Amino acid sequence: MSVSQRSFTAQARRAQIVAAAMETIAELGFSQASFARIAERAGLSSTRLISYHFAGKKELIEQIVAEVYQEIGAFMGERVQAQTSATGALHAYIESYLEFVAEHRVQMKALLAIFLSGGLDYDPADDERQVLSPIEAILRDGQKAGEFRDFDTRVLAATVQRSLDGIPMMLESFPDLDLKTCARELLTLFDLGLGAAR
Amino acid sequence: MSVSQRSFTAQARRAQIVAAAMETIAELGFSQASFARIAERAGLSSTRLISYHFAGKKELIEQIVAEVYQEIGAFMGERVQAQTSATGALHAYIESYLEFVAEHRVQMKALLAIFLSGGLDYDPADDERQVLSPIEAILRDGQKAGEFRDFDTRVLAATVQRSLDGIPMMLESFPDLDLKTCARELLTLFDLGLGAAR
Amino acid sequence: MSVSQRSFTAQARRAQIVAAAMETIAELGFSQASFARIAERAGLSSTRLISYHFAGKKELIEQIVAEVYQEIGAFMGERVQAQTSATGALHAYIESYLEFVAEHRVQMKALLAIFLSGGLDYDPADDERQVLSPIEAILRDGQKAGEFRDFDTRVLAATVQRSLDGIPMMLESFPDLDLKTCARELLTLFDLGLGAAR
Amino acid sequence: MSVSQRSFTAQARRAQIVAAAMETIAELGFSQASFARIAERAGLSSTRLISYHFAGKKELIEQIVAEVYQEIGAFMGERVQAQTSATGALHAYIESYLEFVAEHRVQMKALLAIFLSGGLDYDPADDERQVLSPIEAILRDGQKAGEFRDFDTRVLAATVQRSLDGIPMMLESFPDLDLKTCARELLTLFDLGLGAAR
DNA sequence: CATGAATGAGCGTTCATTCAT
DNA sequence: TATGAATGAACGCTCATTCAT
Repeated sequence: MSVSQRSFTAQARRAQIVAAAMETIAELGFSQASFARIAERAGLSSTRLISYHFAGKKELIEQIVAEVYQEIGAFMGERVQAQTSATGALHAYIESYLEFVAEHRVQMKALLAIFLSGGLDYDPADDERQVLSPIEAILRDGQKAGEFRDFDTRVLAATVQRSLDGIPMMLESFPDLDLKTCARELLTLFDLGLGAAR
Repeated sequence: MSVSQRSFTAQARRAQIVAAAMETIAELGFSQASFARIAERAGLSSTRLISYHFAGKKELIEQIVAEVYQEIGAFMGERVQAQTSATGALHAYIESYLEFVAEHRVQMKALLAIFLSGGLDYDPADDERQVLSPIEAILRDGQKAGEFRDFDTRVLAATVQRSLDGIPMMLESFPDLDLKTCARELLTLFDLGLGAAR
Repeated sequence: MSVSQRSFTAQARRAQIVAAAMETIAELGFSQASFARIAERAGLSSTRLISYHFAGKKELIEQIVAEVYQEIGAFMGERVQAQTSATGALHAYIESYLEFVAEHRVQMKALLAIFLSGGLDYDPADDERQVLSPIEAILRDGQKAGEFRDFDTRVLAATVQRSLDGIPMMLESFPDLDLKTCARELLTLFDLGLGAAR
Repeated sequence: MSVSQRSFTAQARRAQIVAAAMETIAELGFSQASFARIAERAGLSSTRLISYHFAGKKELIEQIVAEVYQEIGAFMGERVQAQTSATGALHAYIESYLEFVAEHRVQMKALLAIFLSGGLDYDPADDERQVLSPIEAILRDGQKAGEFRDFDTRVLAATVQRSLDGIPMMLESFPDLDLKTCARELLTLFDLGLGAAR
């Protein structure tokens, strides 16, 4: 698929609309993010422009999801793959995720709202399996290398991911919370909890 | 307003509507849970009966939340308070939560959908602070008693809770997953990760 | 199915809306007969009232068709069944159809517009088979009784029906046309064209 | 405006668009035949090309009608004018019409859909008067020549035409129907029904 | 305690068309 | 000759809620 299927201006407009949609969803919630409100935030003359550039609301939402996924995947992938040990990879995973989240609050909030709105016909379970697999791979590698003890990699992969997913919400509940503290505590927890017995 | 303000039949109607609303939200998602669909499921002739018994949609939703909270609080409180050690309390907390979740799928799914719909004007952070406080108390007690090592109780209370929150979702992603396995893995993780150094 | 499923007032409203819809379609054409224009003609405060009383536009249209069918069926059936000969039945069929059409211009125009709008998902062929069958029965009876010559009953049933269907349109093209003349000419044509050779 | 006002390429584009519009109307119905769908079928990148080549939707539709009329007129005219008797002309009229219809299903279907859509502001009565006049002329000639009995030429011209118009629809209702049978039955009917008494 | 009727606001979407190259 | 971008209007429909008994 060629990247230049769409003209430059069209791509710019789409990006502008996607950004406005993200902000609207993050700020007002999924159910309040109508085309009208998105258009207003984007400074468009009418909602018609959204319909013009996207096949429907579904496509717009999917584009938001795809964009965030692509960003976070690139950011974390780079950092995780630079590691040589499973322990290092797990640390990099946790730290890079937290770093990304800290710097992309709006995107993460929008993503969360979309996932849990039930508005998509996509299968969240499928998504979960996909998201979990990289951590599970790290954990399995660590077990093979003798870095981690024996445990159910699936359950603990989910536990690691949930611990991270919860951070954005916690940051809102306790705004004075320090991200570095979070990172340190999580690393220690999993070092102790997953590490090979000494 | 005292409970006896409402007649018996009125209370029964309210309970019926709340139950139908829960099922609808759990099955179709929050955004699809209109009065029309709730009334249909409850077998009511018109949505008017919902408006009659509840001040508005907000009150209906709040009633759902309150009911689930009351149930889960009673169930877990009984089991946690029977414990004498912090470690025992944490185990009881985790195990009783998982047990409740397993037996109240619909309620938990509805609750989750409500929390993340953004449709409520209530503060999820406030809720988080409230939910977390019992675990935080357990953790603090354990540190005082020398059962747990030193750590940020707030961050780890959240981590424990998130690990549990994630279980229902994981059960849907991996239907063959065993709840007992989950419980065992989580207990081991937190025993190792939070326990006092030996 | 009980007739009192719907309240009296609701039935009256539905009838009022159906009538307004018929007039609108007859006057402006199917494509121009929006809920807005129908509501305006019916003197309703908003289109919402139409949506309230009908499940959708489809149901409204189907109701129009059903009502006209029921009326015309009752009117013609009574007259045709009173006949004892096939020739008499054919005459009654033609004359009663023309009489009905003359007195129900709006309904017939609306019906025609609906059928040919393509807006219905129903099968016009199916409808044709259904409409044609009573004439075909008359023709077959006439052949058996020796009143009619031998011919393909299907083709000629269609020809009879088409001759009649065309009358409303012709009345619009030539407003000075006399219905009695039409009836006389058609009766003669089919008497000569279908009658047993002498 | 002379035909050579438009360049060759422009004429080709117009023809392509007209063809696509015909097919779209025939297949999806008049109401579904939007510029968007016509452009899609024609393989055009945007509806803009239609607006560019036609002053508006009205002109496009009129062009379709004009084209079909011209085709059918040429085809039938040639065959009818080759006849020397009124009876022969009537036979040629019926037979050539049926032949044309059989070979131009799409065009006839589109034409029918257009006429009965009500979307045109043109007067279908006017059209009727125009279409009927050649048959009426044949019938009048036949009366003068003593080939036909005395009858109202207007009413019977319409009857003949309706009998023919109905054939395409009947072919869809009864796909196993033979066109030759139709032709034979209609010729016999009108020979017997219109012929001079013996 | 219950209900049928009605309502205004808003939804996402589609329409033919125009602007500016 | 062609095209991408943009547009206001209208569409059918759903929403939670209120009125009047």
